Amino acid sequence: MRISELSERSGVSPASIKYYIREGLLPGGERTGYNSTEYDESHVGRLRLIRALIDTGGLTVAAARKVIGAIDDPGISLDHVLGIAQQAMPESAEPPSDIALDRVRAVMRERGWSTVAENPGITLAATALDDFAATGRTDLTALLSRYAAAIDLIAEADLDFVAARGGDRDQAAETVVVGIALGDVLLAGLRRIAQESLTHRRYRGGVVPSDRKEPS
Amino acid sequence: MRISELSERSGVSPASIKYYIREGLLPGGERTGYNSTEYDESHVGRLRLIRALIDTGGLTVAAARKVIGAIDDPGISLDHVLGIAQQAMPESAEPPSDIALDRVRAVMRERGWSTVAENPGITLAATALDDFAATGRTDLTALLSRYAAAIDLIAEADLDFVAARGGDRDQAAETVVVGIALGDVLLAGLRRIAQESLTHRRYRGGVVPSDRKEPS
DNA sequence: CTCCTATTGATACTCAAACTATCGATAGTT
DNA sequence: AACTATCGATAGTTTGAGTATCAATAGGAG
Repeated sequence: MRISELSERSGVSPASIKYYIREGLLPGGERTGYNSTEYDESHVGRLRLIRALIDTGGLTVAAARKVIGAIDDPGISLDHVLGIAQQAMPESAEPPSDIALDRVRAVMRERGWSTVAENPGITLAATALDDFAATGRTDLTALLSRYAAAIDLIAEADLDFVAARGGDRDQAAETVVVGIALGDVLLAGLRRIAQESLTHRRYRGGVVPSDRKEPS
Repeated sequence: MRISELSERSGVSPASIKYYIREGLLPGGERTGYNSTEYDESHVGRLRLIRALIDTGGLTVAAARKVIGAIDDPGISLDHVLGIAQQAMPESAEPPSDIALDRVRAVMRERGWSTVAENPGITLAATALDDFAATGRTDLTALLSRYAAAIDLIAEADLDFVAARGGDRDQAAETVVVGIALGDVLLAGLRRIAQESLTHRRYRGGVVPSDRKEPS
């Protein structure tokens, strides 16, 4: 198919398709002449992946290029794909404090988790703890433990999901990448729902009155 | 204190402080003359909150203004603050498909969750499901159920956390806001840790060999 | 065979977000 | 009296993510 058809099928403008090819997110089509190039189904699928990562997953184009590169490189093993995908997710600039790091390590011990030292989740979690602390909140220990317990269930579900889909390495790699990026979003969405629902259940008509003001 | 001291105490440049005041994220200090304005502790705390929301929570300046406005408006009840904070989080442009929405509603029924129709988590979760589907993954039902079960635990922990801190409305409102934004990040971090840890445990030396390629 | 439309890669332009720098006026400090 | 810091206003910068324009040209409609 030509670029105009690819554009229609994927919902991405021709100009953006060219841009993604320039940036190395999308492989170019097969040139069949000076002014004609053939694209196929794989390009449609890849474009959908790109948009999911960028639009919903919140990745930058540069980050998306990285993880897509990892999917495509057959020399990178599945758990390295996991690592690369994890590292590509939005990260913090400032390194976290040692206190926060210790707290994260404590909860890891509590749950029997062990990772390589540079797991980006560790700094990410520690940075969040620092920010909680900087805005005056303390006593996070209980919260952190309960979060970790719930996350254990989630990670088990994640692994089962990847395992269940089996398929070849490329498919599995894509599932890992999509699962990390979109899983975060899915979980955030469910958390909003549950928070509102449980709030209503707990405080129905009670502690929190005032239903006159509209939330904009 | 003057702006230079506020800058040092908070780690935010004077120019950025002025910018935040212009944008309505930070209340201006008390003017004490043509070229002197007094800032106090509350400005330091507010700046820390702003940086946490923007840098770690990933909010835009506009979104941060919204939630901070909700904290400051005493006419807005606590659970409306929750709603506003939820709505300020990064959202998707395209509305999700009805199929995805039905799936989300099904899991809500399963868990006994109920919310107002416009809960932003619903569209967020449904959008993520659509993207999963668009990139070829199906059979999400099992994953979704397990996620929801774990999220129930998390949301319970969230509410306990807010309740435990008690304090006045303003404090509680700030806790709600910080908790939503930073909680997502904290959970994402823990998930990365658990994913890596469980992957190693499951596939130790097995399914996934190849440790020659470095993840850059 | 000839005009028309689509396509190509390259380059340049646009747009928004989030700062950052400059400026003239001025006021307290030495 | 000179110096330095501050004020608000306005203008400029930087980065990310596309869009738009362009000359060359090839394949199809008539």
